[in-house]
Amino acid sequence: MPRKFAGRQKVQMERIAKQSNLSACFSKRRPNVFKKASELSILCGVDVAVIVFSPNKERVYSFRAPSVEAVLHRCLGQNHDATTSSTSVRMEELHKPKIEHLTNKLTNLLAQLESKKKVCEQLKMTRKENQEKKWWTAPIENLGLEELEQLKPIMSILKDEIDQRLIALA
Amino acid sequence: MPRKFAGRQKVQMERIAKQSNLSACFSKRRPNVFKKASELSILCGVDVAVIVFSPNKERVYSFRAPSVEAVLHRCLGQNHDATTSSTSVRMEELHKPKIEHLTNKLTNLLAQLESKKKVCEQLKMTRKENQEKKWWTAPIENLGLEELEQLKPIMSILKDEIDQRLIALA
DNA sequence: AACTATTTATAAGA
DNA sequence: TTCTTATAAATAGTT
Repeated sequence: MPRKFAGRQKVQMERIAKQSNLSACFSKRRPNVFKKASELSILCGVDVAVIVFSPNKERVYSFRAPSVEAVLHRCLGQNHDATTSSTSVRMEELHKPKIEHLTNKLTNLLAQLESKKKVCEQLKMTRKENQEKKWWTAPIENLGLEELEQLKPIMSILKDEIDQRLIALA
Repeated sequence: MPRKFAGRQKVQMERIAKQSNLSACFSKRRPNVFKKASELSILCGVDVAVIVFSPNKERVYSFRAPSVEAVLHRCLGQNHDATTSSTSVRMEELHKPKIEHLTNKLTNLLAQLESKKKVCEQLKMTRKENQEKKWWTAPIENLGLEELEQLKPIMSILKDEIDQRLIALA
């Protein structure tokens, strides 16, 4: 009997033209990028972070391995290790305030981001209520808000990194 | 004649015990994680960032697609598009100072990081010169410095993200 | 969402 | 490390 179809075809590395095919490809491939990153992290015991924006930029998918929880647990579990010397404590004391300062700065950035998001949302509402709809302005208004949303997971990952350094030194 | 060997074997998802095997696995797999991320970016036209720490944490590999250069070029090339309306300009003016503020904050963080790095290096030198060598303190001293190094590419990626938003609104 | 022929990735071995 | 090869895994096109 004849084969039903040709199976997987080699594909040119260029942006997929057809929107439906593009969406399908993204849905199939994105989890595999995370999976590959996860495998690398587990097999080789390394830290990995992946950030992927959706095609329409409405969403951001982010992945961290090992998870913050795993790192925390690892650090707490190792608290009884007496490998830390008194001389090293001096180094810790030296590091701590500065790293805490960095963490605070980042927290402030996140707070400002939240604040800006609210301002944008308010503006968007007001415009919608008070003026004639102009469809071509909407995307630009959304842009600012969405972009801020997109930055959040990246900042979170960065903040987690710094938090982990604090834990490691504690 | 009998086959020479069995070929690829299924492997348990757990940390590889043998150091040489782990290194080999990392060397083979890391580029493929980047490749998969790159393919996703090209095929689906999405932004992707990947950060991978080396097993010994001495290095950080980071990957961005599309590159900052590509985004810049794209933005400059589209400058002649008249899709931006006067109403949208008002939104831009509104966004710009705040995003610039965020960018400045990040620049300051990077500067502080550089400064802290220098302080650490100086301390490390002084200690080496003035006191008896204690091999077990060395890793702890290095830790602070290396961790700061590791944060740099992550901060760069974050800063690039914000820079791109500035360009997009310009 | 499920299927399947093929391509791609890769664990072992050399 | 680099190359080889058998097999596992991913996936493009179809249903």
